Amino acid sequence: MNQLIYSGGVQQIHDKINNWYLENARDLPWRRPGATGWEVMVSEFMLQQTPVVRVLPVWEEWMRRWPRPQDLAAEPLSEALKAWGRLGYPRRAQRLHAAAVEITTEYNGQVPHSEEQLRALPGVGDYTAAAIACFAFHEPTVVVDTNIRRVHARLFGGMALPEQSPRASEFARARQVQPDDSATANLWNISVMELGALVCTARSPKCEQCPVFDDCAWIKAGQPAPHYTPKGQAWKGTDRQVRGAIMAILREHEEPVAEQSFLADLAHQSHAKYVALSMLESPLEQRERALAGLLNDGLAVNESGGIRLPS
DNA sequence: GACTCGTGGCA
DNA sequence: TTGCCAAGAGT
Repeated sequence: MNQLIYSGGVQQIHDKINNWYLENARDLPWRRPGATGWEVMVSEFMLQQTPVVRVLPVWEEWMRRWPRPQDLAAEPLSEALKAWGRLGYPRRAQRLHAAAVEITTEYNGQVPHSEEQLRALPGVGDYTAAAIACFAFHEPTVVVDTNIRRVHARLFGGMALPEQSPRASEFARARQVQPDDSATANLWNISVMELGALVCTARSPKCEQCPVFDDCAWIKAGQPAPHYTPKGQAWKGTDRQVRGAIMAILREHEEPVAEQSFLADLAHQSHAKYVALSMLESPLEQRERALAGLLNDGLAVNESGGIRLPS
């Protein structure tokens, strides 16, 4: 990597990847020139751990209903959770709603431009703060997401995959390979991310389409295999599965659902994607634990009439 | 640092 | 069919 940087080869890599982006980027609504900070922010929340194709229709609906932060802030949390639908990780909707309230009260309805102020909002971590500042407000931040980490690991590091958890050295490297010019750095962030999403993918990278094939340290090293095997995300029989089933029921009911019939409904719901809860070892115990978790997280409330979404 | 937290498509 | 994985954040 250092050899590339000091020899000036990095600038050619900037040009190759940025030009590739200008020719091959997807046309996404939150990337259009006039996109507002709020439009970018909502897209970033929805895109956390979620593919673009599933985000698109939900994002369109959210922007139609709530074109400004104060529009969402004026709604009860239950509306945000219902409109979130089956995107997954509903706590993102909860935090996005909370962030909209904070933007309304603390920033007069304007999404802050600075990375530091963005970072302080609920649900906004290092990545999302850098991404909003870069994509919406053209700040030359250092954006590091899973795509960028993978491209850097291969192109500069000669590795098949990045480390399992981000290291400080990765952020240092990302900063080092960043173009000096502000506008070029801005384009570089989205270009590397898009390259990782479309070409330098995790499983079967399309190296024959890659604009920096000739520069890639991983290719030069003979495409060595990963030095670890990622451990899969368990799903069947987990609390997460049951939490998802509970939220699916609550989204469909305006009135509180009595805990008794609620648990029965949960056991018999026919949604094809859920494994029959009778298969679980301790179904009742697990349902109760999952429900307790949701109540504790503020994603559901228990009132006299039963369980419902929080208002 | 290791875990938890949803969902659906695809190799 | 089943496991991997997708623009992470919070604890």
